[in-house]
Amino acid sequence: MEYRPEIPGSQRTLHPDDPALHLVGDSAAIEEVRSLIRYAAATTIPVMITGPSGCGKEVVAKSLHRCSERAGEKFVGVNCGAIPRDLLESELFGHEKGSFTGAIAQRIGQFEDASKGTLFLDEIGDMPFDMQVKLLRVLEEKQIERVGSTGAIPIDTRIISATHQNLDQAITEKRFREDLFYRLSVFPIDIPPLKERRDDIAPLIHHFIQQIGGEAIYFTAEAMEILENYAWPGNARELRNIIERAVLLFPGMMISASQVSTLFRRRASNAPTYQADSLPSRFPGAPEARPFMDQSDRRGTLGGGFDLKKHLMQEERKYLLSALRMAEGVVAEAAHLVSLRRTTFVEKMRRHKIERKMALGDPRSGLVAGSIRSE
Amino acid sequence: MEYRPEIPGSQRTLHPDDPALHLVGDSAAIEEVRSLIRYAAATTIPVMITGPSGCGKEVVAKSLHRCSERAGEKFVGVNCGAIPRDLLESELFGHEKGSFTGAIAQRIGQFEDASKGTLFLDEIGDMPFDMQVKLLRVLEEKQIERVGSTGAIPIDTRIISATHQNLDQAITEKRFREDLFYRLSVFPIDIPPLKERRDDIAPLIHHFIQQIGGEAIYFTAEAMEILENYAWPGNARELRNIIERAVLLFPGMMISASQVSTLFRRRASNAPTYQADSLPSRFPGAPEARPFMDQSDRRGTLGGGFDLKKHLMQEERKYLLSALRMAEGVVAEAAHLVSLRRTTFVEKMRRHKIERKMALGDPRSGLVAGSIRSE
DNA sequence: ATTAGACCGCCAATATTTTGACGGCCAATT
DNA sequence: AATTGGCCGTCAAAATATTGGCGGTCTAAT
Repeated sequence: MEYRPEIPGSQRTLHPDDPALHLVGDSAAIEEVRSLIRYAAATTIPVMITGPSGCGKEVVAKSLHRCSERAGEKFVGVNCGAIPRDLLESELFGHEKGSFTGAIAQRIGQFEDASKGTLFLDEIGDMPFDMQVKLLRVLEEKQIERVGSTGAIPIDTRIISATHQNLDQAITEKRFREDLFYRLSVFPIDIPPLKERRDDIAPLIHHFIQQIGGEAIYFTAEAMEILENYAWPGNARELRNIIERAVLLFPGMMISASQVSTLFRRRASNAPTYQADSLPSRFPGAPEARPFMDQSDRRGTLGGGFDLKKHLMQEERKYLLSALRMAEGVVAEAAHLVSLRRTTFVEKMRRHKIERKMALGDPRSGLVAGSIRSE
Repeated sequence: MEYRPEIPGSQRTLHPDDPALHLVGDSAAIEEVRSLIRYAAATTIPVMITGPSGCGKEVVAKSLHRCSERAGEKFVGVNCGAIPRDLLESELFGHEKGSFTGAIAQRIGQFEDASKGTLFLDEIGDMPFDMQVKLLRVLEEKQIERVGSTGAIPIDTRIISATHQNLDQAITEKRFREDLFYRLSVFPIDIPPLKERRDDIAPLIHHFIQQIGGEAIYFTAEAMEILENYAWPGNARELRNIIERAVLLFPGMMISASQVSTLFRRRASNAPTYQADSLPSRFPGAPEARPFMDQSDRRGTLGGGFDLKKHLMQEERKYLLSALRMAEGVVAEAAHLVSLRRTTFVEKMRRHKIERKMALGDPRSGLVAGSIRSE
């Protein structure tokens, strides 16, 4: 059994250690994105990534970068929407010392910084109209001028841009230059919103749990169902937030459906969850009626939908049943298995309405775990 | 955001709906097997699958069949080791009516049955030596003769064989014909034992849980660790058995490390787990000493390693902490969240040595789950 | 500075759970 | 047929948990 054949031509060509594969998810959409990334990575044509907020456009951009020949070079990201309009030019192209108030020293722009590498222009749709012109010229001339400088510097930067806006519309509304659009969007990659690729949700959750670290968390089937069917208006970013929250709140725990819903609910910061009935505690009518209990103690099942006592009961029940099954119906042994005294076990059985026969599923069932005979 | 580009040449060539991909696992070994399957599936050369018992040789064979052009045709499996020696010939080649005692009617052999399709000869290493000769002739002549018949029937059957034996050794010991071996093993596929591809264990577990159906089960990280580090002498088959057992014993539950170990332990069918000390209950020395309690009640932590009470306490503790964190340290609200009265909650906190401040991890933490602003 | 509301901890009364001990049943042995 | 060993179910007493109330602290508004 030691001969491992060498089959010619069956080399590992299908799964090179391809960074595009590091994208999380198996949905058709993600597979498509992977294909597109592989394709685009072999070139240096400008790529535009579109998709709603938080769906991971930057992740895709980075993946593309790492798939490309420039993987060893820098990947520089600029959020065109986040940078104040008057700083953007200097941010992108740099400036010479003293070129404007506050320009204390010379500064290298991101274009230059990313030379030989990849420049990621995020939220390109938010770029001011006049900057669009300058950007276009840079792209066409393949060289930049620092602000306040006269000399041009040739650049060799791969451009990936991204936006969550509908640029078609922006163009119609004259907020975005059509010529720039065509320059940037030679190779478009669209990422559908998370809700259109439900298959990715489970893998993403798994990924985020790993990534966040700390004690792992688990979701029941129903909990997963909720997560998979939520609309995720904030896409992967929102999902990550929820998972972060879950890891924080329920470390090492199995998270149930009802708990998932509390993950979505924001704690009503001050005003407690009380129903609108707490006011007339000393109201004329029926003054002594209610026994005036501590207002903070309010009973009833009106909890966060979660009932600890009930949960513990269920948990106990499950274990009693399991133990009984393991012991094949022998109460004394079942009790022993869960470190209870027999009588206690019996009591609990009565309370839970568990009968011995409930454990005796199939007396046959030749489940002999350890004994493996030759095939 | 509606433009989904059509990129020429980026067609889905990488992931055809390839049945080889249905093999479970991502280990290098399984990937290798997948490659070999794809390669072999394009041909009709004889494939021999080797690997230890229970590692899924038949699964691989079926996958290969379904990858091949014969996917639409029959896949017939014969366990050469399981069929009594004198029936094997008739089983494989069929017989004519009355050709031997008991041959009441004519019977089509598996070779014929699998014509145009694939014949899977499992445990070929156990085939009687004289049958090996007959098999070899059939393979060379590409035609069979039913037992008791004179006419030959041409066949077009793809042969996949498998064995867990070391055929090299069998050949040395003259138990297996070398010429037949070379005939069958033109394209060998070896499947390493499960313990050498730990990476596959988790996917396999997942797969089996799905396949078995019923309420899902979950494993804690430590439980998974045990499962992943067990030696699995029975390979995938044993793993499946254990998972079946687990699904039966712990439906819908999170399975802990200690419970996993009980999965491996076989219930000592009759002789109960007791220590060897139950006999001298009325022994001369110290006759009244021990309070003579119900023998079946034996206390102490000597359970199956699992302590239900402790477990429930831990469970409670986890939820108390979670609730307190959710309520950002406000006990009354935390109590409310788990449907307990505040005072009860406080009591429990005291018992569990939980303090309010333990919940106040970081008062900052702008975890605003729902609010997703534009990127 | 006072007041009101939201919370907290502690306590005695009440409710539930766990324990130990018994007596009975059943099947295998003597 | 009687005995033994292994189990089962029930009961009263002891151990624990939960409840309702109260008095007090702290903060924010009056």
